[in-house]
Amino acid sequence: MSETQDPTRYEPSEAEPEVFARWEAAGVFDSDADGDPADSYSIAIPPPNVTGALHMGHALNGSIQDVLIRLNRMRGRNVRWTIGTDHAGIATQTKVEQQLAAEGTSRQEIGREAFLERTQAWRRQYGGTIIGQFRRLGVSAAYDDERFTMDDGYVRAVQEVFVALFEQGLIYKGTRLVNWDPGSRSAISDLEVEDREVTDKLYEIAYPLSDGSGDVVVATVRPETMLADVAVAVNPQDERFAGLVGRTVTLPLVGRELPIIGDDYVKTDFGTGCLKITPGHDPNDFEIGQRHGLESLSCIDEAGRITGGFAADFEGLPVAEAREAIVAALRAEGRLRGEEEYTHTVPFSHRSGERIEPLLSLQWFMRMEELARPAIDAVRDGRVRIHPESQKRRYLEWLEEIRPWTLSRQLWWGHQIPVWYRRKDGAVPADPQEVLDAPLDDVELHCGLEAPDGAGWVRDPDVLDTWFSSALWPFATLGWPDGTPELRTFYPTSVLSTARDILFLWVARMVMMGLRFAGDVPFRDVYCHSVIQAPDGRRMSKSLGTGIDPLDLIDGGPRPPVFAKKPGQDAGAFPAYGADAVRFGLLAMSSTQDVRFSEEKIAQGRQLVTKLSNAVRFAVGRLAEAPEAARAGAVVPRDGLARVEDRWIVSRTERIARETAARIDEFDFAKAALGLYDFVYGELCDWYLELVKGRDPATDPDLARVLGHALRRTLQIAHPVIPFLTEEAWAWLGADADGLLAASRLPEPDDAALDPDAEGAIERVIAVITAARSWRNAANVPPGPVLAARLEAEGYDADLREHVARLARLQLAPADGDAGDAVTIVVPGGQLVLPAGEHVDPEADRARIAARRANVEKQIAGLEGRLANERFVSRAPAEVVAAEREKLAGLRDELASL
RNA sequence: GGACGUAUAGCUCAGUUGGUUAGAGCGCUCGCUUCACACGCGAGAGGUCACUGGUUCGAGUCCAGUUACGUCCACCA
Repeated sequence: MSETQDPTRYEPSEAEPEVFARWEAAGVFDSDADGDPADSYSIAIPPPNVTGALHMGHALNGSIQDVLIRLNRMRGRNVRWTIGTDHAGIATQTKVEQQLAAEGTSRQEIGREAFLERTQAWRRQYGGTIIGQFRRLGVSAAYDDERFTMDDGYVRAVQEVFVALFEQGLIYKGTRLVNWDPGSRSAISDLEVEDREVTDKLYEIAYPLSDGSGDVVVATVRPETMLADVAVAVNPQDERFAGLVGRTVTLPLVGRELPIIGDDYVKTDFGTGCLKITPGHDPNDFEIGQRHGLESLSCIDEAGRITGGFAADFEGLPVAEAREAIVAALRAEGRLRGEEEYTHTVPFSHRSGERIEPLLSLQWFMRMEELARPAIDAVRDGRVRIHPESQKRRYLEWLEEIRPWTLSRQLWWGHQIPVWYRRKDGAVPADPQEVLDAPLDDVELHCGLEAPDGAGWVRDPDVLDTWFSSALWPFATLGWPDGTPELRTFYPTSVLSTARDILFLWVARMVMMGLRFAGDVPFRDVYCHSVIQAPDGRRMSKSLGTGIDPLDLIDGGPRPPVFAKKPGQDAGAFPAYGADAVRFGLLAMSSTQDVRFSEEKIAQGRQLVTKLSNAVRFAVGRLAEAPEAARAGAVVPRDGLARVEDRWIVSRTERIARETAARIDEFDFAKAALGLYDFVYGELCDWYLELVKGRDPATDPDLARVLGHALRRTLQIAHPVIPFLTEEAWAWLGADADGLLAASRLPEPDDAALDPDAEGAIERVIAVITAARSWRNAANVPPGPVLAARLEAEGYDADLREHVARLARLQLAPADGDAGDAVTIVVPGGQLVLPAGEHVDPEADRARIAARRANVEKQIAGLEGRLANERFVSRAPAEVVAAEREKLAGLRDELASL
């Protein structure tokens, strides 16, 4: 039971880092930048945030990509896997600001330049964490050529793209209602917003008609925005309010006259049927305002405080306090007509978690339709293939209804927008902010790679949405806009693997930018992998106590609370499963569906690793006894191996190699991993190694050749999934005379290795041995004693009989026609007969026979019934009917022998 | 409010274009100092395939509906 203290066991935690160092020292991960593009296979890793630590999603995606990369490297492709990190504007800036706050200062205090230096320093110190973690996982990427989305070259690529899009008229500045995140004090894009359910109060407020003839009652959950109301709207179809349109109301607390307008947007069956219109703080109202030519007022500023000077009592109050104060004031004036609990969805910032405040502001936007069209076509016509199909549909639907992208972010850490402003009147204010604050009409604007000549130019302080630079990742990392050898050789990349949550945020934008600027799609295949949930089905998250650190699985560490048997109980610690086991487990769990994390699958991976290492140890022992010539000799299956089990394992190995590669090519990683497990356990170890234990390597040259061949081939095909153990075992086998396994070349498929006859023969042997063992168990006969028996069946030559005798522990005598008292067991081709003896009691076997007979009779009855059915015989395909007839005949034979 | 997905053994999941005795791993039971491996070896038990109806000679598989759960998209105050 002990997890340690076994000197013979392979210990991944000790071996793996050493193996990784071997790969790096040998330059296995290097690629040839001048290779033929037709031979290249490349992947650009989704760059993790510099602030990040490896989480389950990274570990899964890293494993997936590494499987693809390693398989194709061993196929002889010129492989490049670009790795690096993303500068992650908001996340990184937040970290550094927290650090500054802890020191009692702030970014405003130290200024932009110092802040950026500080952030770069932070990145140098902490930014490499996740890359190191990828190495521990075994990720075989181009570490010598690591990229960062704010490298000098990358900055140039971003600026170049921005300037081009600006000049093409796709990037523009405008005042729009944006998703203002009070947490990061920046606008964010629609895609960074998440809806959450919230219970608010729905208030009904009476706005008096200006002529004193009554009230119009509006319903709102945001009474504080009434200060910026510009109209009241009703549905023109609504009879209750016929005649109101065109009249005016007086805005309570403020006194402004508001027109009553008619707009179909207003639902007659919701609220009061009257809607207050606040274009400055509500996206719907903004659109209605546009339709009716209404002006947009703002009563909330970027800090989330009341502004605008509409009502002095509330000026400067934070939104939440203002709401209460305004409700109180309305109540005092008798204008509050109702309030009720109301549950609805409200936008929150994905990053800061704060409630989005829709605000009018001057931002940079990008028109998307013109870029979206080619990106739609590329997927429609299959230049980019998205797996699975369901994600392709989502991709297309999103692009077809694409909306403008809010590009600017009010941050300092990021790609600063390459735009400069200067006052048209030539004035050069002492404070550059005055230039920025001036109305757009009063300034001239320069967009370019360099600051313009002349005095008075002030650069736009905003930076670009991080996803703008990420969208260039596949080609900017290869040196674009320069026509580098890397770009020629490795673009387009082969595959992009990602979780589907960034299909729009990132994948679609890469396709658009790649087509526009790099002249081709950025990748041929997009694989959307599953999201791994906590064992209880919730999201994996640190704060929920459901997150698992992959490193804790690899080298041992605490289990998160969600693993506790009872709430509050200590969940104990993970054993050090090793990177191979974690990779295997994650791949085995993976799917295109969301899946729950299962520690058992990781344990299964560990078992495979241990099993395979023991199998190799066994083989090494056998090989050591073999003559030198046999050990060195490569197997050539077609030269006719004498032993059927040799031909069988050579054939089976060839098949599993093909199947595994095909499954990986189809992105079916779970089947690939589990198929390897089944092969190693169910064929290689359970049968081949057992079958050859009766042979003497010293006098049997085929044994060493085939054993060595089978294990080397197995190590090769398993290598993409469990690279560490396979590499280590490759060395045990002495195979590293030819170099490292990771750099070895997979043989081409070889039909001469396939041997259906041998496969059939060993199948029969397995069936007989299994039947004999099963009988022993059922009859309570101990496994040790060798029993006398006769194998009265077709299709078993001397070799096969020898295998049966040894592994089923039988003394096989020739069939002698003796029909004396005996136990008979049905096997393929006939029966196994055990004459009555010390352990064999035919009398006691009667019950088993009777049960079997009943079962067979039942099946026969069923089949007879079916075959007697005229409609079945006439309508079912001939081969199905024939198969049923054959089965019936077989069962009748069996019944007769019982 | 729309769209999509998932319900199969105690648990996590497979199940090809419908073909009749529904599989795996883990867990469970029984047996085993079998000379690579107890993270082992051998043998078992365990499922009316969520529910209802339909198509078909035949349905876990196809169709319709119901229920439960999940994900994404969406501007009802």
